[in-house]
Amino acid sequence: MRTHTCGELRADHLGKQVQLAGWIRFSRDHGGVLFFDLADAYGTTQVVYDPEAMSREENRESLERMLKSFGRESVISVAGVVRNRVPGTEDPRNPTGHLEVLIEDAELLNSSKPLPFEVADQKGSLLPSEDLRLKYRFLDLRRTQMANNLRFRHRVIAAARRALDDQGFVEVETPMLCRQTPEGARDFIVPSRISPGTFYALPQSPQLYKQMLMVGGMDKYYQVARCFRDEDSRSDRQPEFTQLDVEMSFVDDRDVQKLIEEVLSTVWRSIYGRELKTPFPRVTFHEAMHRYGTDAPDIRYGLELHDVTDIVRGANYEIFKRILSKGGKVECMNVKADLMRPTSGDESAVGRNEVDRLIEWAKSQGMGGLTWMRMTPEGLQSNIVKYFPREVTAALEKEMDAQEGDLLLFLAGSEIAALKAGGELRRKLARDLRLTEGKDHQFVWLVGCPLFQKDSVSGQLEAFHHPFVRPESTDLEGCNLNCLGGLSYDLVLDGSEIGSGSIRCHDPEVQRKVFRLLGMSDEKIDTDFGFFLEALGYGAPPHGGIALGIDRLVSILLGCDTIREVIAFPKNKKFQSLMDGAPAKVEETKLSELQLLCLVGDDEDDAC
RNA sequence: GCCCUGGUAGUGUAGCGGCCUAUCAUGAAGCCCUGUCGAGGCUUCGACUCGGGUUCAAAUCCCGACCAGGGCGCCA
Repeated sequence: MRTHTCGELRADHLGKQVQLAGWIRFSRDHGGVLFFDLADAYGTTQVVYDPEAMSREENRESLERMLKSFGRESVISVAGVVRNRVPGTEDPRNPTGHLEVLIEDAELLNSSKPLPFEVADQKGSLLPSEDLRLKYRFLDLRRTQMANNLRFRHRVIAAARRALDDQGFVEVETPMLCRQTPEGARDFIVPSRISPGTFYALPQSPQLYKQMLMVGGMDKYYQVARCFRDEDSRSDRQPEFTQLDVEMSFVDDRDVQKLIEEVLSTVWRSIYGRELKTPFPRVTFHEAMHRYGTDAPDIRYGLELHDVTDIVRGANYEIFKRILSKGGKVECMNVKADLMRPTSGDESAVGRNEVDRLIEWAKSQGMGGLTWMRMTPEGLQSNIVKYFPREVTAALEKEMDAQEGDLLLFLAGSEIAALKAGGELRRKLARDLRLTEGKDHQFVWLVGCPLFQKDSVSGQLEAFHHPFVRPESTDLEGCNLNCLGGLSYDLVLDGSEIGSGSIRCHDPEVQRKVFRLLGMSDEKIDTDFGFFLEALGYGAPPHGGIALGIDRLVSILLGCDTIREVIAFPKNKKFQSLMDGAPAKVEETKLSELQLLCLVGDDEDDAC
C-alpha cells in the first residue's frame, strides 16, 4: 500500500517513483496547484498536484475533482515522483521539507467526518477540554504531543527491560484474578460464575506473587505490571496503573537500590544520551519531615524548615505563646532575598501584598495563619516584631542566617501540622518563584521509615508501607514499636514518590508477629495469609524488591501535569472511560448467571 | 463525604447588570486564486449547561442541580 512512510523521504529518493499513505493534515488550494501535508506516525511529507505537470489529459479532470474533495484527516494514498521543491520554498522545520511528491495518482482510502476538535498542531491553538479529548481519544492520539508521549513512555520501559534483562532478571506474569487482600486500598471485585457467591479481586500489586516467586527460587523477577486500586482519583492516580515491579533474593536494601540506579541510568543513557549521577542521595524519613516537611522531598531548592520553638519561647507574642503552651512547635523558613527577584524585575517578588496572600493561603491550609519578618539593616522587622525581645530576634537571625532582604516565615501549630504546612509552603513558593525551572531531575532515596504508624482515629497500629516489610530488629517484644524502623526505601523524584520497596520478612514467625501487631487475630491471619506463611515456612530465601510507578515517572520526565497525558486510554476523575462508556450496566441475565442482584434500579432514584 | 475552580457557536475564547440581534480566532459549507506550508481573499452557518430567584432589565448578580478539573479524607 506504500513504498515509504511520510517521514522517510530524503535527497537520495529524488526522482524515484513512490507511493505514500497517510492522513491529510492540511491542504492548500491555490486555484490550480494543490498542496497536501500528508502525515503518518513517522512524519509529514508535502504532496503536490500540479495540473501543468499532468501528462495523461484524460485522468486530469477526475483526479483534480477527487483531490479537491478531500477533507481534513481523510486517509489517502498517492503515487508519484519525488522531486525537489521550487528553490526558496523549502521548509527547514521538516526533515522532508526540501522535497515533495508530485501526485500522479491518488486514492481515497477512507474519508473523515468533520473533526470535533483540531488534530493538527497549529500555532496558538489551545487544547480542547479534557473530557472531549478523552471521548475522542483516538483523535487525540493522532496529535504529535500525545504520540510523542506514548513513544517516550515506550522507550523508558524498553530501556528498563533491557537493563533488567542484562542483569539476568526474568519477566514473569502473575495473575490478574486474585484473592482479596484484607488491608490496603479498596479492591476491584470480580464475581466467579463457577463458584457462585465468591469473588476474585484485581491485584493492587503483584506483591504476594512476587514473594512466592522468590520462595520458588526464581531469584530475579520483574514485571511491567498493571495494578488496580479502587480509591479516589488524583492527577497522579488512576484506578489502573503500571508498575515496574522487581523482586530479588539474597539481597540487602543497598543491592536493590543499586539495581534501580542502574536501571534508571540505562533509561537516562537511552533517552537523554547522558549519564545519570549515582548513587542517589539518601535522606532519612526523620530528616525529610524536619527539613522539608514531607516524606517526598524535592531537594533541588533550599527553603528548608528550622525548628525555632526554643528560640521563640522567649517572645511575648500571644499566638506563639498559646501554641507553645499546648506543646506545639514553631517552624521557620528563610526565603532568601535572591530567590525573590530573579524573574519579575525590580522590586521584591514577595512584597507585603504577596505576604498577605501567603497568610490567606496558610489559613486555607488549615493553619491559624502565618507570621513573617523581613531582615533589614536594623535587624528583623515586621508588624509583630515588637513582641520579640532583641535577644530573641538576634537568635533568630543567627539560626536562620538572615541577611538583608531575606523574608522569614513562621508556621506554628502541632509539630506535624507545622511541618506539613511548611512542606506545602515550600512547594508553593517553589512553584510561585519558579525555583525548579531549568534544574535537572533529582532522585532521592527516602530511608529509615518507621515500620508502623498509629491510626489517627482508632489508635491501632497500621503498617507504614505494607505488612511485609522486614523490621530493623526482629525483637518485636523488646522495643518501642512507635520508633521501630523497617528495611524499606522509597524512591522520590522531584518531590514525588515514584517507587517504594523493602526487604521482606522471610521468616514466617517474624511475619506472623507483624500481622499480630497490626491487630489481626491468628484466625484472620490463617484465613487471609495462611498460604503465604505456609510458603515462607518452606525455606523462603531472604529477599526484597521494589516497584516503580511508570506513569508517574514518565509524566514527571515529560513535565506533564497529569499521568493521563502518558496513558493511552485513561479514565476521568469518576473512573469512567468517556470513549467506550465504561463502566456500564450489564444485562439482567448476565447478573443471574453470576448469582448477583443489583440493588440499583434503572432509575437512579431507586438506589437504596 | 467535604472544600476550591470552571462551564458562552463543532473547538478555543471576549463580554461579567442596559451599549448583546453576544467579540475574535479556528472550523464547516461555498466562491476566487498556479508555489504554498497555520497559505491568502470574500460570503454564509453556528453558542450564553439546566432550573429557580433578584431586577424595569440577567450571559452577567444570588440559590440549587448537573458536568468537568484540582485538592482534603482515602490511597497497606
